Amino acid sequence: MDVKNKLYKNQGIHVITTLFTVEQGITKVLLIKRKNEPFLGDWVLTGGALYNNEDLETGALRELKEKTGIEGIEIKQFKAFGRVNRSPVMRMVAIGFIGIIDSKRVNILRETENTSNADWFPINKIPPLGYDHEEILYDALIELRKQIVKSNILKSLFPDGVTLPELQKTYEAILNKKFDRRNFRKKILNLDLIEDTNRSDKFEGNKPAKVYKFKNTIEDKDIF
Amino acid sequence: MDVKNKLYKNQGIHVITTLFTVEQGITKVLLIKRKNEPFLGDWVLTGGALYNNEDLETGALRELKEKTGIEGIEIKQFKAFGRVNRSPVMRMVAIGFIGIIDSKRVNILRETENTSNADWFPINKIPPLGYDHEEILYDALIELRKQIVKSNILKSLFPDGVTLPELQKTYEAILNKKFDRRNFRKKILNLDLIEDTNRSDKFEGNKPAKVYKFKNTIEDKDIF
DNA sequence: ACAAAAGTGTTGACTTTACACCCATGG
DNA sequence: CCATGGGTGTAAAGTCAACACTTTTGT
Repeated sequence: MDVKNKLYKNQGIHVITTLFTVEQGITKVLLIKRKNEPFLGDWVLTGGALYNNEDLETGALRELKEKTGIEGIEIKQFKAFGRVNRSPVMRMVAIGFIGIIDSKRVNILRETENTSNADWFPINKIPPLGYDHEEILYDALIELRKQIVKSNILKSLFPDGVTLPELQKTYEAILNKKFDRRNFRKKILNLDLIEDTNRSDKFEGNKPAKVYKFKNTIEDKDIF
Repeated sequence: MDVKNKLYKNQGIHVITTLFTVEQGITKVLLIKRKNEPFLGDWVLTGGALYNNEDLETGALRELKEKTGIEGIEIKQFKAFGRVNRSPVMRMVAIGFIGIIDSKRVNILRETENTSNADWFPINKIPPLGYDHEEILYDALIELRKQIVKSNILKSLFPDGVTLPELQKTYEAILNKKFDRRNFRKKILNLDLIEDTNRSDKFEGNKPAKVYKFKNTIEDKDIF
């Protein structure tokens, strides 16, 4: 391999995280406003250049912390984005991650060295985004929808447990679909993603609801 | 973005394809033997450096053609591999693709500018591989298993159609599992991946079997 | 006692599994 | 006419969808 070969010189790697939350039945995404060129003044997903001394996930988490202050969360790699001209500066390939957290549990930095703003946007009110981030966001949402029925990705949204009515609202928000209460319970318990605790808690009515929590590990289902 | 910043200078992108075939009930993978450093003399998956003027998939297909002579096939991106030291030359992130073809329909080049050999290896008889290709191969096989029950990825293994007994043997080879003939038929037809043709063909016995073909597009199932 | 939401069970339709016999063709 | 594998049906178990009433608590 010839490091100076023009055919593949000056390449770089982006690590981009699409971070979701759900607030009162609305699915939202964290966006930041760029303070530098390229795409100065545009909203984008959090992310940036991968450093040489860090793994992909480490880099994505560092970028998230640097540009929003958020740390200590879990993310999952889902796809690479590599269109030739996706970055105007040089050839960049983006590795996409998704995550979901409770926005009330974090304090996001409104301004950092590289950002002039940061906020949660409902997924049906997304402003035009820089780079190819609209495409990344679209694919990230599809991936989130797949993950919530086969992984414990929602654990990070409900670290202290969740009641079934609350969880149903969350599924409805993410999948954009309503469920029958009785059938939802049967279905979700059958998926083996959550387990009972001894606690109860109030969600909306006066009657307390049982609290469940996401399991730490989910076993794979049989493929066929 | 400062193109000369040491933190993220000298990065590159690999595009790596794990190409499968199934021969007489045995799942195999195409490997090539390296003729250059690093990993001179080692077996690896096909792939190499992405060029600046090509998209990810284009690059993976070009590498495949250059190093094995195989062209005109379909591949699917599935995961990125980015451990810090996965390449000894410089920081490289690999974008992994999978594909599956009928090995009888292609003539693989035994030697090229960069390879001193190429061959199909049964997945339980894989030699030690260079780079992190053992990890990529492992993940690729898992992805293949997921894909065959929800996509038409096997279309490229059977471009002219396939009989159900033949298809059953293929599923059994890939999933490493036996099925009841009658139940296999019901299950596979329910998946809506294949459709009837008017033809029949002989597979193993004397009685001709109906020929099915994979649909060109598969519609997504409801998530929940 | 009333309001608000939590919790629960049944029926019919469909899907899945286990299992055994007849059919078409070549030799 | 026999050998080889291809093709099919059924019954029992389990899963899924639709649907309405009772329970707990706060006020």
